[in-house]
Amino acid sequence: MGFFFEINSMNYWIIKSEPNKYSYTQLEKDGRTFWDGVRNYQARNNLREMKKGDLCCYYHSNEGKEIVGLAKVVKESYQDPTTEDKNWVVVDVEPYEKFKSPVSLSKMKEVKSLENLGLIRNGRLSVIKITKKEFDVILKLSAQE
DNA sequence: GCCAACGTTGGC
DNA sequence: GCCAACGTTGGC
Repeated sequence: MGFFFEINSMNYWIIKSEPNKYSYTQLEKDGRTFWDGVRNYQARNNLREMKKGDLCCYYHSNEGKEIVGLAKVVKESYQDPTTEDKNWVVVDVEPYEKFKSPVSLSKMKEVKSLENLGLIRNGRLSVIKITKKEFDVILKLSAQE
């Protein structure tokens, strides 16, 4: 029964990183990392809401401007170890799946069903909640050439 | 490098 | 509690 609860409570996210700071390739090399450096309350609240097993679209900002793959939340939020400030938290993520074809921002802007995507509506937020529908559309795009 | 969009800070 | 000033992010 808990099984169904897990499925229903699952959330989907977009997390952003500049590839020259921490790329998806680096995450694959490391095998696991804590998602630090979030200093925005809205993004922080999203981090707190993340549950183990949630999937995150990994977006490369500035360079690439595309979602390159998926990461999985493997540990829920805890104090950001890089600061004493109790306001900030991290989660642990692992690489989950690298996309065959990355999904570019320009592509997503073209897609009608993604017009309300948080990434497009508020480009500055670094941790974005998305719907299952949006997630599915992105996955579909990643399977295309 | 520019600038729009947004968040934060601090004076009143 | 308002709002001007400032800082940051990130697309272009």
